[in-house]
Amino acid sequence: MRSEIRAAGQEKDRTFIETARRAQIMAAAIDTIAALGYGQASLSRIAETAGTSKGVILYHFGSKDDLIRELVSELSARGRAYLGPRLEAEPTGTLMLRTYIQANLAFIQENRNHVLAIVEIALNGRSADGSPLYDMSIREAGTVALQELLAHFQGTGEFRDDFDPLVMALAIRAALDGVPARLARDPSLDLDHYGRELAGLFQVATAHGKSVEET
Amino acid sequence: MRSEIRAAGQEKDRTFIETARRAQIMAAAIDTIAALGYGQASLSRIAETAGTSKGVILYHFGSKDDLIRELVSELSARGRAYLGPRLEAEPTGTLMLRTYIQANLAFIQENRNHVLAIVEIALNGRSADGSPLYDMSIREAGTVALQELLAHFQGTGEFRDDFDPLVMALAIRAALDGVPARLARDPSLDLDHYGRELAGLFQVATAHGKSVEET
Amino acid sequence: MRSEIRAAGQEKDRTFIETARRAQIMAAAIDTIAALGYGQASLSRIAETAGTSKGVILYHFGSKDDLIRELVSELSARGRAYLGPRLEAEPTGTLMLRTYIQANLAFIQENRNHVLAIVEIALNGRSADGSPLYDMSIREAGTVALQELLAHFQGTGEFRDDFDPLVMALAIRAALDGVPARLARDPSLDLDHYGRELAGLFQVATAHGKSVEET
Amino acid sequence: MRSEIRAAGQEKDRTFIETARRAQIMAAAIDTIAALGYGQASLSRIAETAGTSKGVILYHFGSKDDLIRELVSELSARGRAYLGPRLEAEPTGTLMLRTYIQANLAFIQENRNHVLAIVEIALNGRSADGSPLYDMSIREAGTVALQELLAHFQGTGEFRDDFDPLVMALAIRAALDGVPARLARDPSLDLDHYGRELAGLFQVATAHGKSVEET
DNA sequence: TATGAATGAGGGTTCATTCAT
DNA sequence: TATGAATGAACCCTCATTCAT
Repeated sequence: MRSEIRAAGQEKDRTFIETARRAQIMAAAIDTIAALGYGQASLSRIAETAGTSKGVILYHFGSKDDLIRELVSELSARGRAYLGPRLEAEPTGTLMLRTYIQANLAFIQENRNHVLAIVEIALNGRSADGSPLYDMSIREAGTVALQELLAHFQGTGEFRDDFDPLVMALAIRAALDGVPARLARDPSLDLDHYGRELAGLFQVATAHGKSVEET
Repeated sequence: MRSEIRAAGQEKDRTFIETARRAQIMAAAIDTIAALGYGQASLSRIAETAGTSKGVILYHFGSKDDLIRELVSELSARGRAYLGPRLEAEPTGTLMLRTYIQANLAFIQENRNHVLAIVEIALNGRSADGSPLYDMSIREAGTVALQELLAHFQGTGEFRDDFDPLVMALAIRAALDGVPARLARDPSLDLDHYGRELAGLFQVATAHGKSVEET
Repeated sequence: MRSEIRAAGQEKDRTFIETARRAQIMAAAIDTIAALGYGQASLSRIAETAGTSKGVILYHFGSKDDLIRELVSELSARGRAYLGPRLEAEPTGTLMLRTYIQANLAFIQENRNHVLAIVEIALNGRSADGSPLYDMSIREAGTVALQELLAHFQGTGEFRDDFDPLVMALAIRAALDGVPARLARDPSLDLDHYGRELAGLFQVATAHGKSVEET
Repeated sequence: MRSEIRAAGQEKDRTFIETARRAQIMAAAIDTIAALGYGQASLSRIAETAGTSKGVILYHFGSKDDLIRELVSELSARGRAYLGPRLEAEPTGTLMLRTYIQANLAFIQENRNHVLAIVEIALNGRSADGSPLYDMSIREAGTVALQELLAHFQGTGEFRDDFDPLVMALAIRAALDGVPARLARDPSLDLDHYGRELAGLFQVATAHGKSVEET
């Protein structure tokens, strides 16, 4: 059995066949969780989707919890890799905010099932002792980073300074985090349009203009 | 066995003692789900909280799924009863929007555990065949009503008309729906402040002023 | 489910039928462990012997470990109740020692399978975390009591005082503890004869007479 | 696959490296069984201790049962080689008995883990069909040899002839066989003292002197 | 000679539910 | 009206073993 915990980046030496199997199993897990929800995604069901048996999964991942944790860490790594460069490329706060929203949605669109699965895990996944399988601090960190971004451009004067950057950050994240579930219910949702509208909404909300009291 | 589904208002003929038992069990279910999450809230655990046995619960509610559905419909009825009058009392769109947001948060604050439980159910509760236990159309209806409210005041000219009322409605609902979970994680969250900020945010976002292109 | 831990003597209020079932299951467990050894005595195997299913056993005992612990505590209570009065009735140290040995063997003979099962448990039974299921302090207490008995009659001058009462106690206990296993291998073992011989052996070993140096 | 059972002395033709591997694995098995008990000593756990994989063990020993049997036969050969010469060197029955007891204890002390492991195996090791892995005839043979020794010196008149040599032999063996387990529980046990006392005990028990009736 | 991969039976346990009382 | 008893499926996981390389 393999799959010990290891520092990010330290790709353990894995056989070609093992890498393939792991990918196959992870894909099956993603699809199963996305389709049935975390609670219904038992090892047997995942194995069935993957066309193998529970034994194989446990051989490669050691335990169900480990498999789940792999899914989470893989996606969050992918997410950071996707978002970071795009954000840094933007010159102004307004553009960064717009990119933040639209890139998040693009990432969701490109990783629908995986994102949906992670949302399921975040909300339902608990190990036997009751501790969450999804490290909430990951999301927390994202919110804090966004909050700091907003605060920074309040400081530079680009954003109006009479809003609480934490509440604004929470509202933005909530609007984004609600998308995967909605997308699952309504696959025809036009994410491009949604993204443009959302970006516009928060651009207006953060930009200078008439203050709240004046409206 | 009793407890068939029935239209709201049609209080079935129930013994006083039965009504009491049902209330007691529902309260236990709410607390258990709020505390441990839906996945960990087994009938035994709920029975333990209620100080009874699984048998009693099943006698009164027929099945676990029915118990859960009762919780949902009870809270949504309470929610509508709470929100409706407060909304109708407001003269302008701007005030209605503010009241909508703040009344929602007030309701959450007054029904913390119940709301938290329903959120757990909405996100995790599925019956054996994988179908959701939470009737999404309830929430959908709420979103649509909000969307129509927004559209109405776009028509009257009170709101700017260059935003998509559906996306705005979704953003508002998302900001509200994310609160219970956050409140569970951080009980010291100041909902009054959050409500005022959020109301301000969406007031700015909906009000006339510089258009998106101009900012 | 019942069977919480409770202080000795506090016979929990049990239905007639539950008491019967518990007895039946415990008997099946004893026979299975005695026949196949602790390691092979799985819940299914015990259930098979009892003519029920694993579910029933777990319903009545909560867990396998609890069932095992019941077996142990029941027998050790029976053992104390058997031995105590017989020992107290004896006037001299020599007679007490003889009675100790022969009563132990009589108890073994009357509770063959149960004793054999407990020996298996004592040697093999460990819970999931590796901690022994058999509280060694029980046996330890027996050895210490025997040691003190020997020391007491060294003090009164009835026994020779040039032997270590601990080692003597260990030797006596070892000779007794080895019997169940041997009995299992050779059911025709004449325990009366064995008891008489053993009592004689340790009578000579403890009695005054030529000292070790003189022999 | 190699490692068929073979008569003692017939050292199969083995590569140097194979011999080393086998020794390494057997050492790991001994340590694991001694530390965790037979029931917890799975192949994986042994492999882990040895720093290899299950596959290697099975390659060298064919099956887990065969590995276990090797451990047993190796130690019993060592035991015989240790005890035999020491016994034959003694001129009288009394000295032989004393040496028998003390040499056994010395051997235990020098081979703690191995002896402990074999005791675990003897008591717990069963193959899948429930049959013991430890060939009881080995121990039986030892007991019989001791019994014959005692009977022999009853014949020569050196020992009193009014004890049953089988029971005496069983008592001696029991006192010795109980030591490893006790040693594991209480590593500070003084085996020298224990040996001297035990030898004295059985010297008195076997020597001429007052008969049982007279004491 | 060695090992990584897979297998399948069996382990103990939790669960919602049914049934007789 | 209530409950204790039982059921059986499903859960995750460990195990010794087999197989192909």
